[in-house]
This record gives sequence, structure tokens and C-alpha cells, in this order.
Amino acid sequence: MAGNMPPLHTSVRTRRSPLMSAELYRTTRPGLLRLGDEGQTVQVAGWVHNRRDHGGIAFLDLRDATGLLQVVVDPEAGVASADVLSGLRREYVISVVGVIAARGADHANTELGTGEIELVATELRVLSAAEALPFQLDDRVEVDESLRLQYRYLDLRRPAMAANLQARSKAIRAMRRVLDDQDFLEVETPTLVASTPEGARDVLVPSRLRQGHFYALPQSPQLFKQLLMISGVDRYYQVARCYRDEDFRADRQIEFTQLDLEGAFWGQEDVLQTLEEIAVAVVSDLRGIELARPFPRLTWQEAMDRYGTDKPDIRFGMEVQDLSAVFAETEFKAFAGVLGRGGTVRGINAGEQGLARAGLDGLVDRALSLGAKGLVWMVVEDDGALRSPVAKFLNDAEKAALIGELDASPGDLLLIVADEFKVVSKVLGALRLDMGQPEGHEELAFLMVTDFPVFEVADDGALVAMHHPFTAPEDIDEMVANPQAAVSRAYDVVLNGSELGSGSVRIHDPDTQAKVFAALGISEEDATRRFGWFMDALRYGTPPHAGFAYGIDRMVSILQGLPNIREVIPFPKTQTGSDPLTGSPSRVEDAQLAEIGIAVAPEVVASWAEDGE
RNA sequence: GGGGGCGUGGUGAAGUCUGGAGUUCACGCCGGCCUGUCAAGCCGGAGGUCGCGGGUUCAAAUCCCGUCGCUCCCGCCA
Repeated sequence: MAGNMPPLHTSVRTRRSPLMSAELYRTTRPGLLRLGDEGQTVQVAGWVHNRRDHGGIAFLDLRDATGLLQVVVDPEAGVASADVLSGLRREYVISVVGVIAARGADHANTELGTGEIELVATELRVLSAAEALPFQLDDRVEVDESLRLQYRYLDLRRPAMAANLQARSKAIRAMRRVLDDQDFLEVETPTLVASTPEGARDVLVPSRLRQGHFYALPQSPQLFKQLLMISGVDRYYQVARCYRDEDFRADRQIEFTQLDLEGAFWGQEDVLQTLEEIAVAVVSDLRGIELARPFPRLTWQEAMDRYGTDKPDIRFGMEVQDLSAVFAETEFKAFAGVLGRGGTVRGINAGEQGLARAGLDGLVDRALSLGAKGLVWMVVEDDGALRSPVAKFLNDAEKAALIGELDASPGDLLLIVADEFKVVSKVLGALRLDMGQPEGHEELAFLMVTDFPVFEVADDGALVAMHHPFTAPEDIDEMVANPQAAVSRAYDVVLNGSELGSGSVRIHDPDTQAKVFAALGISEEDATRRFGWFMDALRYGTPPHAGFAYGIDRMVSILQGLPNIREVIPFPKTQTGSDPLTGSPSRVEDAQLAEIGIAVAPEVVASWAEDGE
């Protein structure tokens, strides 16, 4: 980390003998000094990370974002008054003048980048005192996250968190470098926009000037970037804050950041090439490794068939196998019934899991919670027999074929689900991750998933856009004739089982756009009312265009090997959408509400009274 | 909206199943000693309404009910 940073204040640093003055705090930074700097007189400033006081000589670890530097204080050297020296505590902010000295092999600390040297203090000044902290900044104990969030400014001092902030900045810098080199134009789009009923729930903002009317915060800059294509902006990008008001997850916050990009006269291949270049640059800068190109590709159908999900983690096998043919003539009613209704029977070989009965029952519960009607588990015995509650319903040929299809060996756990394709895929896809997904993110497996369906069938039977309604179908006539089977020119980038982002070739002709709206059951009248302005824009000469959006929070968190995106967001919100530091969201004055013509519903006011608010 | 986990001095954990004195461990904090440590060491000390409310009981951190907060998952997330 420090190694990549250019020395700060090089010109100042060569000054002779900096004297402690009111306005000069430092001439260099603690983490930047190295063997070879011995003999130099420097001034550094930062926080007292730790203090080791031997009564006579004392050691201070001076910390700033560049790292730690050991400062040696001899009480008889006149560095500062005895009171000042004995009063130094953790997290005091100090400025120290001293001479860099080599520590010698006996005293070197190989854990620190600066471990071969130390600063022998000649002068020390306290810039700011610090009370005892509400939690320790070392990694000895894992502090409750709400406490970390309440004191996020302290949490961010921890070297690991400082490294996350730096990684995020480096990632965005790499993205900008790639796109700037290709003459992309960075354009900002509004954050107060019109609400659209599709997709996620909007975050609404009441208008004061038009009471009873609302802005929405953008779920993405989608339509604005398409307008920019129509405007003649040839290649666009933006580091864009986006807002989706759905429930939180480890990888989802109400506000998040995307690298949004779009290009005119572009097709799918142009986008995918650029996405690879961006990923290669970011990974190179954060991990120091060069990813092999091209990235592997799967169509959506292949991904679903082999991994049960549209965002497969391909770091491990355990692929889903179609067992429908094995059980085509089965006497086992559960399977036969599903196959008779046009469903499918599939399974995975979870390998040697060594689960006891309770663990296997847990898997069944997990499958049920995922929407399965049941889960068949089988353990291959040493003699090749199958131990399973349903083994007695299967004949020898079926058992043999099953073992063959799943390439099963003694000790292996086989998990089988029978249902409609969607359910089977979801359940086996999730169980596959439960059983086999590697811990952490040491290995990086990027993947492009292409050829998503245009539509998916909602619970009420209606068609909804799988990507969004501005995505170009492969073939518009086929789409009209058989919408459920229609393939779109939409694609995702997946990393280690996480969707890093998605994009598509867009519709650039108003007739096609109208047909997609029609297929979605949006009447011409509705389409005109909601998207008329956009349909109009398409009529004045629209270049074919395509684009993508990378989720920056997810990308950085995975590259940093972290389990949730809050670690790479400076000031995230809790799962219930609150910020323990600032207390948002908060109630506002009645006068503020009156000004915007809003009244809180009586039952909500009543609930405040109950909660003692 | 639903399910799971967690909540104990400043921090983290054990104690909770099987009720019996706020008990223990590590870190931090305060004071003392200590001239080469680096998660310094040694000695001493302070610090808790066991998230909150109610119930059962002679007795509740422990059992029951409710509630709040954090977190993971399902639903949701074009």
C-alpha cells in the first residue's frame, strides 16, 4: 500500500532541520520512510497508536493512513516536558521532529514496512488530546457492528478499514483511467427524477413547489444515459449513486454506487470487451495480478442448467445433473408425478460431507424454505449401496444410473430435487453454494453470462422484463410470436457467485419499444403517459447503443475478500436502514411537513406514542 | 411480512440447556515499578440495572410472554 504512494512533500522533505513551528506539522508521512532514509531529520504527524513505556526509554507507534512508524523517546533528550510525555495516551494527535535511524537486525520489526528504521525524537508536540475510546482499534476483538457504525470515524482509523477506503479509491481511479483513455465523457445526471412503477421500490422526495407531487431518487441513470446517446455523447460514463428501497442484505444497501457506462454505435461485443478491460485494470491495481482474457462465457440457459443460477460461482464444480431420463419409468410416485406434469428431476453430488441425520434434516428444511416440496438425500455406502429414506422406492437400474450420472463414489452425499425447472434450479443452486462454496475470495473467477430471456413470468402470470423494458430482443418477430422463449441481448458480469453488474444492447427504434411495452401488458395509453417523453426522443434519430453498470461496492468488497459491502462503504446504514452515527432517518418539525403539504398518518403518530417517542 | 442467531463492567467472550451471592477469562482504562520494546513486562486498583418491560418462583443473567436493537436467510431487489 505505502509502496505505491509517491513520497509527499519531496521538496519540503529535503529542507534541513525542520523546526517545530506553529503551522508546520510534518515534512513527510510515517508509513513512507524506509531503510536508506537514515540520518535525515524529518517531522511527522499522526495518532499515537500504541505506547510502550520502559520508565526510561519509551516507544510510540505513530500512525496515519500511510502506516506505522516507531518513535523512540529518551526522557533525558529534552523532547518535551515530563508531564507531556507521561500524559501521552492512545489516539493523541502529535507532531514529532526527529532523526531517522536504522534499528539494526536485533531490533527490526518485520511486521512493519517501516520496521527496519525508527524515528529518534528531538521534539514532540501534542496537537490534540483523546479520551479513552469506546472500543479498541486493534483487531484483537471483533466489535459489534452498530457500535462501529456509531463511531464510524474511529472505525475508519483502523488500518484494515483505511485499506478498504484506499482500495475503493484505487478501483474507481482504475475505472476512470480505462474509460478516459478511450475518450469516454463523464456526465452527471439528476438525482431527483420521475418515479417509475417498474422494478424496485423508489425512494420518494416530496416537492415543495408542487405539493402532492414527488421526485424519486434514481434506481439507475438508465434513461438519462440513453438520452445522452441520442444527444450525441458518443461514450458516457458516471460513478453514479443509485437508490433502491428494498430490504437490506449483506450485499445490498438502500443507496449504492455503480460505474454506469454506455456507448453509441456499440454492440454487445464492444461492451463486453470494455468490461473485461475495466475488470483487468481494477484487479491489477487492487490485487496485483493480471486476469486471463477472454473471461469465460455461459449463456443464461447453460448457467441455469449447470449451476441452477444466473450468477454461478465457477470456482468449484458440483454441477447440477439432469436425472429426468434416469427416472423416466420410475415407480417412485414423487418423481413420476413431477415428470408427468412436465417438471424435471435434477441432482448434485455434494461430495463427502459426513453429515449426521440432524444435518441432513437441516438440508431438507433449507430446501423447503427455498420453495421445494421436498429434498431427497442419498449417501453412497462403502459397498455402493444407497442409504436414503427413498432408496426402497428405486430399482437397481435406477440406482446404478443415478450413481453413474452423478459420478458418485462411496461417502458421497447426493441431493435430488423434483419440481418445475425454476424451483429445482433455485433449490439446487442454493444447496450447491451451501455445500461447496469456498470461504473468502482468494481465487477470482470472473464470468460473463449472456442471452438472458427477455421476460420472466411473474407470480400472477403476467410477463415482466427480466432486465428492463429498454433491452433489445435478439429477434423482435420471434419475441412477439413467442415472448416466453424470447432471448434478449442482455448480459451480466459475475464474480465468485456475485452479480457485479448487468447491461444490454438497448432498443433504439420506437416501433420495437412499443412492441415490448405491449408484450409487457402496458397499454399504448399508459406507455405514452409514462414514457412518452422517451418514446418521442427515440424518434429524432437514435444511434444503436449499448451499455452496462458495474456495482462498485460489490466489486471492491469481493476483491478485498470481505463478506459484506458495508466494509467498503464509508458510512453505510444498518439492516433496518438507520445510521447510528447521525440518527437518520429522523422525524422532522411539523412546520417542515406543513411546508411540503405532508401529514404523517394518524396510526403512525399513534405508534410513536406507544414507543415513547 | 416470515424464519434463525446474538444482546453479560469500556470492548470481546464464558456462564443460560440443568434457577441458588454479579462469578470467571482476555483486552482496554487508572495508579506504581521498569532504558530496546514492538499485541512490551511486573504489581495494584476501579468499573456491571446481565438490552428493556411483564410473568413464574422462596429465589431469575438463567424458565415463560412481550418488546427493542444488531445480524444472517426467505419473500422482495426491472
